[in-house]
Amino acid sequence: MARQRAIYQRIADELRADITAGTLREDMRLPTEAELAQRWKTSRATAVQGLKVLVNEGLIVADRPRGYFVRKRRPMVYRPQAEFRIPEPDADIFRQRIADEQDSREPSQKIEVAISSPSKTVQRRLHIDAKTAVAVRRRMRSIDGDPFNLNDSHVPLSLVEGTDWMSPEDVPRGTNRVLAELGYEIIHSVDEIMVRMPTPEESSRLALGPGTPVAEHIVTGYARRDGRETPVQVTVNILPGDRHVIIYDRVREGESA
Amino acid sequence: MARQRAIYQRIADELRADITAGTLREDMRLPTEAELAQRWKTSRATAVQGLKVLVNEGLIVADRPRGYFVRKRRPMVYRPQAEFRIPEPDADIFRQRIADEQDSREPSQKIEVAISSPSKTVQRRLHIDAKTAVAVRRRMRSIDGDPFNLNDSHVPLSLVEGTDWMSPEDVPRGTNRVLAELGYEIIHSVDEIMVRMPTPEESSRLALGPGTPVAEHIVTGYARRDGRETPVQVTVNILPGDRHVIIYDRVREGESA
DNA sequence: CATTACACATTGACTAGTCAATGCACGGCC
DNA sequence: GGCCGTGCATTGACTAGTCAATGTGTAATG
Repeated sequence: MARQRAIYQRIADELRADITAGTLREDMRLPTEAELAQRWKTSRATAVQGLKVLVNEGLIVADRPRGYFVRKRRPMVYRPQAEFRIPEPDADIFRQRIADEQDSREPSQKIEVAISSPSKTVQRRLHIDAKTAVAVRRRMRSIDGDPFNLNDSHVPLSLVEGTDWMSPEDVPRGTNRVLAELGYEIIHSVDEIMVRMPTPEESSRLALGPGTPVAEHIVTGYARRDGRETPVQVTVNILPGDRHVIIYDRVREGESA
Repeated sequence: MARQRAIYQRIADELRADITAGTLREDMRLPTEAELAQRWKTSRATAVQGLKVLVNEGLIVADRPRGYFVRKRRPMVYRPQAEFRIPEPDADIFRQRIADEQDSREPSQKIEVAISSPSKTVQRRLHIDAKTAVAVRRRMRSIDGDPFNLNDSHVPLSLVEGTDWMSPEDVPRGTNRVLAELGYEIIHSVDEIMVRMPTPEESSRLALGPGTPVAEHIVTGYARRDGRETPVQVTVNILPGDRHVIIYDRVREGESA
């Protein structure tokens, strides 16, 4: 016979079942630690251990000292491909959101531009070494004050020095348009998506609860120079798992997709 | 002045810094709970709490009773688009892997075919209700005995009843080819990618350590019937975050991408 | 009536232990 | 030399508490 399942596991199992079955619905309050301890005839520490399991699964949050609550998940649509379709890439996600849902919440973004030495990630993708300076355009996009993604674009400094690309303001025609005007039109992109737990820095910048994974979406943009495809821009997006669905459209015709 | 950071947080911070700085490398052993407790002049429970933080971040694993070890992350390439390019979609990921790395480890898959009532997820995407039976083709793909993804395809039963699609064996020419032969060639797909923590069932089926998020990759395939695009197949892939990078290629030409 | 002060319930951090399960190294035995 | 048993270090589960921080509702106060 299989070994007895631990008490804290059984507590977690029962509560999880209640959540998936709908007995416990979004935003509803869970029993307190003390109540659970009593009901299962165990110590508070064990009840806490059970609750922590669900916290780490991203199913509940502790709102101290009000209690534990079932977490709500309202993902918004994120379409990497949109930037190839609509003139103003930057505005797109917001439009998407506003189109999808009627609620006209306040979108906002904070832009920061810096010059720095490229990280390993950027070096490899731009085919440059650590000594080649890059311009970095960091954006944090929020809705109603709630941050919902981080977006850092990296371009070799020599390509964009002194241009609008480096303006720490919104560029209405889009930074990709700026690159195109400079002779670096992005004609091909490679998207990489990795899934992991956030670093503490990401966690605090995005105000993530524990148990919230992120998708790291890296877009390498290639332009044609001297008849060859050359990488010109690497954009790293950090998307909280509880706030996004990433969508791609693929068609068979044309061998692309 | 900001409130004092908790001891367990500081323990986690220090160890995390050692890992990202490379002082603690992959597969290296961490100090024991007792050592940490002593070094920080605290109780074992607090040291454990600090280690748990890193476990839940997916940075370390506890291998009882040998100790805690820095986790290794060896993602393999996953290309959803490949199935539109190479005749045998099923074989592709394996080929990819074998091409990328020389190590010829043993790929294998377990296939199961069932008839069932569609889940909400499938209903919505196939435009059917719970009363319409679907054929489900479940695959678990492994390398060297290590499971690395789950892949469940759903098709309305009426389309594939009695065909090769329902054979619980590998279909060398690919199940999408079978669909095409039946007059349901998939000409358009929509990919959705969601990021979340695994359910306990996924966790055990894929042998996931704690702190490992998954990507849920849902592909809805559309075929042309009577001049209209109709959804014919929904495939749900569960990809462990520590074992995958999802890659998409996008080109500007042809308005697709 | 409105505003403030306070008690309370609840989670967060922590202490100081106990007992169980289990790889692993080492010593003894054939 | 090879096999086996045993002890040990280490993590897993758990007990039974303490003190601190903090929203919330209630009671006291002007």
